[in-house]
Amino acid sequence: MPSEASDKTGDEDTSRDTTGRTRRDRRRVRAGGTAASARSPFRTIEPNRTRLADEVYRQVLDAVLTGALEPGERIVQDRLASEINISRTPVREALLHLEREGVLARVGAAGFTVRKIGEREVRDIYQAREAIEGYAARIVAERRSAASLKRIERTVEKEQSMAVGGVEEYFDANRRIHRSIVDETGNEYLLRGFDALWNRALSFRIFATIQAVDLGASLREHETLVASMRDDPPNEAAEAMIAHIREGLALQLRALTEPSGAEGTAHP
Amino acid sequence: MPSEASDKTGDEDTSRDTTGRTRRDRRRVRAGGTAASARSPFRTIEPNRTRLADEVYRQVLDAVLTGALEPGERIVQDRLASEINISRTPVREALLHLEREGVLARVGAAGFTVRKIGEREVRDIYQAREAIEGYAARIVAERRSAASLKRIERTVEKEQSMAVGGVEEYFDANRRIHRSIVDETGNEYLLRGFDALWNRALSFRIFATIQAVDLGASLREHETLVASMRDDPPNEAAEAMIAHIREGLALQLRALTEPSGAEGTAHP
DNA sequence: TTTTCGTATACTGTATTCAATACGCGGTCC
DNA sequence: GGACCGCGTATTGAATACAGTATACGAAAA
Repeated sequence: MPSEASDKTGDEDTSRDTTGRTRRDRRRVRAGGTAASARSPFRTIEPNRTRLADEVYRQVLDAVLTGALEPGERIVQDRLASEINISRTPVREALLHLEREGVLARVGAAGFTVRKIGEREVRDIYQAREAIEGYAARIVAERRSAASLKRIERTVEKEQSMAVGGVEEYFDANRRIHRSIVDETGNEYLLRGFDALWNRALSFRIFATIQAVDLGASLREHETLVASMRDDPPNEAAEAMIAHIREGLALQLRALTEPSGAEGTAHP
Repeated sequence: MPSEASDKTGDEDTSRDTTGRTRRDRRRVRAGGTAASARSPFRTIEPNRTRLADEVYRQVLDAVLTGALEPGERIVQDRLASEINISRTPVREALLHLEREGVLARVGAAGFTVRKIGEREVRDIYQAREAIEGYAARIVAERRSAASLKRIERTVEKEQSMAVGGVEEYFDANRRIHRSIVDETGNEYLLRGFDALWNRALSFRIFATIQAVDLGASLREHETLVASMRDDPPNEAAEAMIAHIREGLALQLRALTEPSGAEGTAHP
């Protein structure tokens, strides 16, 4: 059973969904009662209760992910607030949220900045990914649910076909594939950890630095992963996932230490 | 190298520390310059810049952990604010923070409540713990650093001697022992995940339900864990940790499903 | 007596205002 | 000409004020 939130960032959605569901349930009990279960000609109108702070959060995170905001760049609450024509309060809330997630850093009186990332942090993030995604692979392999494997397979296929574009598209596809595996565990906490890691990792847009990767080979590797989860003992599936992630790390580090492309760490 | 934050909750400290360090660095560059690196007879005075919101966060979390706030209990921003004699703004920020961490839940117009927890969530949390702490054990075992193992051993000893009190003391000791293992990986992200899980888990104070546990046996098991990390192959160390956590889960579930004691889920 | 409608109330979310603090810049003194 | 001091400015944190919405409660009608 995959989670309902299949968006790119996928974090804010879950919390919003929880709230919505709770409210809807209560209303149904109150208004519908026992009789009018499916007879009403009206559709329940979703309260358009979008918190401004969530919107800001999404916008800033997107900006960081796409690179519109580069690492080291300053973010001033007041300026941002007037730019999107709202008050500072929700802006402030969103920025604090992002700071807690490690995307931004508070720098004293100078406001916030997009956090830079070093080799040490890249290593740590990948290691944490090994822990979470490796165990996720093990869980899926233990269950050996045909439905789960089918869903993952479909995701791999779909993303495989869509990821013919640039490197960024490839990375989004990669993320969705890996996320689908964690998602199939049905464990909300693993998924939350996954999202936190990836949000943080991609905030330093490492796409551009990886040019030499053979996309086809990487995609075949995902198929191998799925096969391992289906056929091999759980331990081996976990190890396969870990090895797969380690290769990704090696790639990243190579791009990080020897900035071959013109766009390296990108903070001039 | 253990993290500097060895407090009970250990989460807020890191973020606060980050801010402090950044600011201190900048000041040193400005005031000290190149010459007065270690020559000054004065110590850098830590600006007592405690954000009110952090203080509230700590207080509320503590209240939840100790059980002063029971699951399901309502928390109203305005009331809490006037209770501790500050404005609603920092209170609000703290509550939102706690909501994002899964400790509280927003319930529409009725304010916040302490989130209840069900069997499903308990299982998920323990499973996520297996992922993180299992891999942490593996990492430590791979390194086989004498210093690391020594530090963990000392923690086990210390907590062992201090945990002669009630069940709550035992649980705090347990947490510190497990945290020290994750801490020894030196991986900030694993540690953050650990803290998030434990904050969430303990917010439903499960202490009271576990009465029949043999504290001595559990402590001996920790010693076994350390021995495994020192002597066994990394995989086995990880498996030992996972098995250890699973036993804890079984204990919890038994206490959860058959409320033997008078204090069961505790929301009358 | 029960159901339904209306209003009062109790919340939160957002805006606005106030206070404190750190940084930079220019003036001044040697 | 250079260093140091003081003040203005920029920026955040906290407080207060405002608006909107959902819940609860009571009154009226069937």
